[in-house]
Amino acid sequence: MKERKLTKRGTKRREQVLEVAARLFAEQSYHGTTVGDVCDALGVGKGVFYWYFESKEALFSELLEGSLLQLRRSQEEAITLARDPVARIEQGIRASIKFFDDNPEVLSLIRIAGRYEEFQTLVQRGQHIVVADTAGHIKEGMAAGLIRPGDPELMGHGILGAIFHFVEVYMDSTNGNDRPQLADEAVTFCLRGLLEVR
Amino acid sequence: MKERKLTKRGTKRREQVLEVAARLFAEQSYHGTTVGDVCDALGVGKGVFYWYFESKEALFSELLEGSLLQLRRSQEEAITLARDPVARIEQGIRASIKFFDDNPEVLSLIRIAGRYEEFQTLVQRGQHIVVADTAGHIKEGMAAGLIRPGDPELMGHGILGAIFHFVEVYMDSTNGNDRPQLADEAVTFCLRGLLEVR
Amino acid sequence: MKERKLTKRGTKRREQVLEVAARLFAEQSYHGTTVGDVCDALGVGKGVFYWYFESKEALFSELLEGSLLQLRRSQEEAITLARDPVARIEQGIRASIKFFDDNPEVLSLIRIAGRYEEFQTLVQRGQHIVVADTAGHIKEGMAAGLIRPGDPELMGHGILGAIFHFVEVYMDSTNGNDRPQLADEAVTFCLRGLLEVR
Amino acid sequence: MKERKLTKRGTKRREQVLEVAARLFAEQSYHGTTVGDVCDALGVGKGVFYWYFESKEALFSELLEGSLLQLRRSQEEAITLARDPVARIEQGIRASIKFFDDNPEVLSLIRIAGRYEEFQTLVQRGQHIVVADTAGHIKEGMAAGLIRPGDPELMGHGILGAIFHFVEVYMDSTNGNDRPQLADEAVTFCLRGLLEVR
DNA sequence: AATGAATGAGTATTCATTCAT
DNA sequence: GATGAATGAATACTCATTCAT
Repeated sequence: MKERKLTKRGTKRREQVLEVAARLFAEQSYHGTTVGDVCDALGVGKGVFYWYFESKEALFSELLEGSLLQLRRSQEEAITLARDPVARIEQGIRASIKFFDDNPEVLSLIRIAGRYEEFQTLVQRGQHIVVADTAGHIKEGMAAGLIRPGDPELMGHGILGAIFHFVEVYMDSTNGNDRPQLADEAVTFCLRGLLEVR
Repeated sequence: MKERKLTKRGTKRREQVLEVAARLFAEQSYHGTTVGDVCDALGVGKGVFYWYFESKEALFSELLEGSLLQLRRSQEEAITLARDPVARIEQGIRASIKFFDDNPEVLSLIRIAGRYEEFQTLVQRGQHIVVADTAGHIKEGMAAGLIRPGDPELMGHGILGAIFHFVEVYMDSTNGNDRPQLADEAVTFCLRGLLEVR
Repeated sequence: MKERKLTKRGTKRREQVLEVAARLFAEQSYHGTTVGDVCDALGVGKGVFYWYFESKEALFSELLEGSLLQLRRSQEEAITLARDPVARIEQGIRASIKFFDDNPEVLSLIRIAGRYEEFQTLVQRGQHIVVADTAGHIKEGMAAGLIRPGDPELMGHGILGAIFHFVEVYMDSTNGNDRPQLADEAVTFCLRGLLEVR
Repeated sequence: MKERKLTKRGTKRREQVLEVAARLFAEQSYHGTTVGDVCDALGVGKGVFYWYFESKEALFSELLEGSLLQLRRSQEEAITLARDPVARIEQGIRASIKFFDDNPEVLSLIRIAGRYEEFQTLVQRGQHIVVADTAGHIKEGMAAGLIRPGDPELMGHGILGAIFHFVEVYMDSTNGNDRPQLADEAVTFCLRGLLEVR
């Protein structure tokens, strides 16, 4: 597809498509959402879709990349405030949970992407970045004697997995008002595990 | 579907179909695997599939339910040996990791199922059972002063999420020889978190 | 198919198949009834069907021909008693209605057959015989000055059509106790039409 | 199905599909005509069919309902001219025969529909309306002393059945030039029956 | 920019029939 | 005689994508 130069109106349209598509993908999964669904929801013909996007896959990729980027940004922002590596990890966890709470469709998008080979690379790359980040903090923490020895990468994955699962459960079951408690629990679980202080 | 009386040959065929389908689903996802693929892989006509299974969906469900049952069983087995609730949690974690290591396609199956509305109930039910189980041990641990106070359900989910993520990463990247280390790390992460002993 | 020499047991089986098939065809139409349905209803394997019948089509044809033959016979029987041609027509009508009342599935069979090219010849042949028969009586009646002039064939078809429709309506709506009235009405309609005696 | 806004071209296509389908159904029955047949006959892809119709069944229903409506209209038109109830019945009969003569595929459609459970309701409803109409005229005729006493509904069914049968026989066997005679015979049969004036 | 129309390969599923045991 | 297993062509329907206007 040739790069289109979009008018102001065109840019708006493009964003409408992204928005609607994100919602539908989150509600009905990737294969469950047809290009027709997206166009119908917008009340436009199918030509519109292919005017702005090369393919359904390209649209989804763009959506996913954008979401991951946003997530990453909100984590970075939260971290800058804390100097202590453990505090940075904590703030990262809290920021992630808040982000998923504010942008619930992103969670769906990531979950969906994880299932389709076409998008796994994208997700894995995103995960990798987050884990590497976290692992960095963990290493610092180890060096400072704050964090027990272990494989920092694996620990990073543990955090990521726990958060995802926490958030998923929490999004399904609650109506948004016990968010702080969830974040506290997540932080405690990741930092201190299950055991009573010894 | 009419319950079929299967001969020895029939029982064998049925199992072949299950086996091949499990492999293909794991390799190519649910929608990515066609009934035709399964039959071709077995070198039989399409009728064979529908002789033994009511539908593609029914086959997948059966596969999934069987897998979850097996997983559950291996956990239960492992647990009976340990009397202390914390030990039971540890053994459960180790058993799960070993199970996914021995039956890698089960992980794929579960992941796939999580994406399709048709199967989510099944997965959620399975998860629920595991989490409830774990939460029980956690409660006992709390009562015994071994485990810090908190919401046992949430903690259970944290464990499940961490394990899944560990396993997934580990299955993709390693070739099976650092399994023990992974289990150790998982156990430590879940029980003691990241922090240095305080 | 080679002509089979059937044992006593075999003959019985064959008749069971015919019987069950007739019922199912009447209930679910021709295409709506599968060979599998027939076998399942009998609790036998599919081989049985093809042991006794060359094909589904052949079975249906046999069923239909048998039914038409029976119908014809019951008409002939009824007629022998009446000498007057008008009385013969009347008895024929009454016999037909009684026959369909006693063998409701035959009506279905005929209706079904009428829709499928494969069987239309058979039905038409059957109809033709009945109409020709009736037309014969009508001609005699005309010669005797009992019946108004007209095309005997067309009149015969009128009778047949009216009866079929009467019976069909009657089979659907009533529970079998106003049969005599129906026959009376049919006879009157066919013989005297709608008009008041002039 | 989403209501489609059709352009002039689209409206035309839609009608082409209806037309071709009507012809093929009449020639090959419902199950005997595949969606592919219809599309091939038009020289278009299968998508076209599903662009304009929700399903094969929906198309057939639309065809049938339209046909029955037309039939009904032509009957009503014919009737308005005649004031005497017997004349109204006569005109109704003549109009029906003319209609089937002008639109032979309608007869096929009705016959076909009668065989498939999916469409029986539609046909029965149509029949019911016609019979009720006729029964109304019959009742008036009885009140006026023009028609002999009897069950008006049954008489109505007799007329309908006779006409259908007349028409069916006539469509198969003749080449269209003895139409008037057929109508005369039908009218006479229904009004005066077979017997000589007494 | 946008629309409705058209494409056509692909999917799950059915079923009459045949076959090995 | 009878069974369960196997075949495979056929069917309705879907949907990402392209095209004419």
